[in-house]
Amino acid sequence: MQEIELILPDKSVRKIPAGTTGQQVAESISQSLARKALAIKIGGKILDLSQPLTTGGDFRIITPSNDDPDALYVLRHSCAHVLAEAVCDLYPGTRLAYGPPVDEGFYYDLASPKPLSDDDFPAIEKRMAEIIKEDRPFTRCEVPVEEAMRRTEGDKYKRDNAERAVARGDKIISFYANGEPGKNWEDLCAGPHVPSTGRLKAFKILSLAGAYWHGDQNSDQLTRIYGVCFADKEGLQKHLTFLEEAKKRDHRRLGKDLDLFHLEDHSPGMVFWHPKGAFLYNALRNHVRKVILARGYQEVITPEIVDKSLWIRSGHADKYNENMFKTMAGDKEMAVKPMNCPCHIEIFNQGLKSWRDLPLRLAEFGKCHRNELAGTMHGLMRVRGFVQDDAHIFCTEEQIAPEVRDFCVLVKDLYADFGFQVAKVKFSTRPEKRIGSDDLWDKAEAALAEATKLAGLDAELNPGEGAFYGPKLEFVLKDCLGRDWQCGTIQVDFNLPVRLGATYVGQDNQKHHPVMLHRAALGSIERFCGILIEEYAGDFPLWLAPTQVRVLPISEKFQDYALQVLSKLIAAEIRAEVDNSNEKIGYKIRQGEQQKIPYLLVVGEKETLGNLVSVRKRKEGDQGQQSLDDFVKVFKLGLPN
RNA sequence: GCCCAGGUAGCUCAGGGGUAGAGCACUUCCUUGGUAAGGAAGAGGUCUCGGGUUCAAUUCCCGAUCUGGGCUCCA
Repeated sequence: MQEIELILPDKSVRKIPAGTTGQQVAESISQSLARKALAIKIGGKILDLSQPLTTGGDFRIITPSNDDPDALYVLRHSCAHVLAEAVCDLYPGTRLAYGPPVDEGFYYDLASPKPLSDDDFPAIEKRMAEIIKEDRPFTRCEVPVEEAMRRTEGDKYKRDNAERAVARGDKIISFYANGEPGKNWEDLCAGPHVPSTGRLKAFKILSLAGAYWHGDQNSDQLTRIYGVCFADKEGLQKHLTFLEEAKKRDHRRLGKDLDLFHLEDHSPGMVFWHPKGAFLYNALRNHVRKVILARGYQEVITPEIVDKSLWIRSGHADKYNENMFKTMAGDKEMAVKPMNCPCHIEIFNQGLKSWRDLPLRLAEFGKCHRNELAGTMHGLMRVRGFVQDDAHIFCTEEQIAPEVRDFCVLVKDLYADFGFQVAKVKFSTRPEKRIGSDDLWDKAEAALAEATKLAGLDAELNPGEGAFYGPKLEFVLKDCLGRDWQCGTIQVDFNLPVRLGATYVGQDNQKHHPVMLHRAALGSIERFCGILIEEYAGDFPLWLAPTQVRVLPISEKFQDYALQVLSKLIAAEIRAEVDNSNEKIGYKIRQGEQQKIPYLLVVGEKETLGNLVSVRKRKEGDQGQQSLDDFVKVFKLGLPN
């Protein structure tokens, strides 16, 4: 009999006859391991315990663990099947589409005859618990293509899934039954699964959403049920607690609590910044301004409302029309700019440019408006009116790579100033809806790829997601729930300079079109503020805190002294205020802490007599009494250089 | 734009076909205090908007709008 070699996690090698199942291997190691085992992983592929092993390789037995992504993967996938059976039981006529595990849990896309709502969750969870209690085996059943076609006859989604499997070249199609095939509920599915429903120890249905069949908005709208599943109750509870905690960091929550900004019905997707939020907003702008001016950028300011003819020439009227706000000036059609690039080209086009002028870096904190679809807005993260820390670098082809590299360094440095690391970099290539010839796109993509390499970045390929005028690099940051948001970006564009007639005189005394690099480091100030608020949970570093110091008089008798302290702090360029409410000191401390103010200075009789302040530093507590001058010195040490 | 759920006091939310509720916040008074909520009183609402059903609608129905979770789209 043919033998295969399993390399166990401790690197020891175990020889077994081909056809042995994972379950048998587990039993041969130890009974307790066999009882715990959920699945096995061989050669990087997860298999059911009951599947016969046919090839050797790195081998391990997957047991329940909240720290093992493979364990969670099989548990969640299996839990999705239990969910699907429960829904099919409760709402006969339900048709199923996909039910995969995802990073934080699982979902199932389905079409039920009755619209589902959150009110249905208890019933669904109850039915799931019953199925789990019955501890039915997940039974794999492999059938030839013809049989799979017969079984999925008339089932639009499953038939389509089966056909896709065949198109991929699958000769055998697998089904999984929650119990006995032909008797219990079953689903077309590649697996793998845990041995039985009873192995699911901790799950919860979280939410309901709509999703398009195959992500195509012209296709069927399905109902997506999201759930989570963990190895045990503690894991589930920890996750639910995490979600609760995330809510407290939510920038929309903190925007209200810390009085930073608000959004209102009159202007959906456009932000009303309150004084403290406006401070933060300007702090970001000022910091970026300082950094880019030191790196060879020049700042410009351009109009927000521009005649339609420019947008026709730039291609926006054709490719970006539905996203533009339109307005009239008399009988002239105008549009509110959705991007700054055409305006910057207009500046470039003033006067003759020589090759000696390149690279020319024009920067603008440019306010853009985009009429985004109603359902896409999200707090500060996705708005209709926003300011980009934008710039356009006009350069030669040879200058692309060094300019991209310099920009990548700038992004890295700038994010580090805010205490962030670049989470992810994506390389997005030509979209379907685009301008320019394929030759130019080939050139642009190759140039960006080379520059990415030069910058030493590990970029993930994101095909078809580029801008309509060029490929781009995207710098992605995460919000409190781990959702991705594109912040910085740089895009190589051979198209717009040609369309808008930008030229420079080369060393050969001929006119040439420059290459244009579109780039934004923070992306939009709005979105970056949102990320910043969540990252710090409103507990901003000293240099970004809208209020840095609050002075708390013990009683109204010491208000005059508090005001003296205030004016000295303001003179020292410290952002300070006085709490002169008629409350006890305990209450004022509480308020100051809740507003996350870095320093609270308590002043009462003792301080008044000694010309002192009692310092309380956020998160570190009481720092004792100090002279005001000493406090200012310590305070200044807390600011970045 | 699509699916589901919401919109009640400044905030967080309860309620329900017949004069609108709580806690916090706010104002005034008492209190003048020493490091995370002192006490009392008061004020505050066209129950998102528009239609419909009804003797009567904040409540039920329809539509609009905004918000939330997703999908699609994007900085």
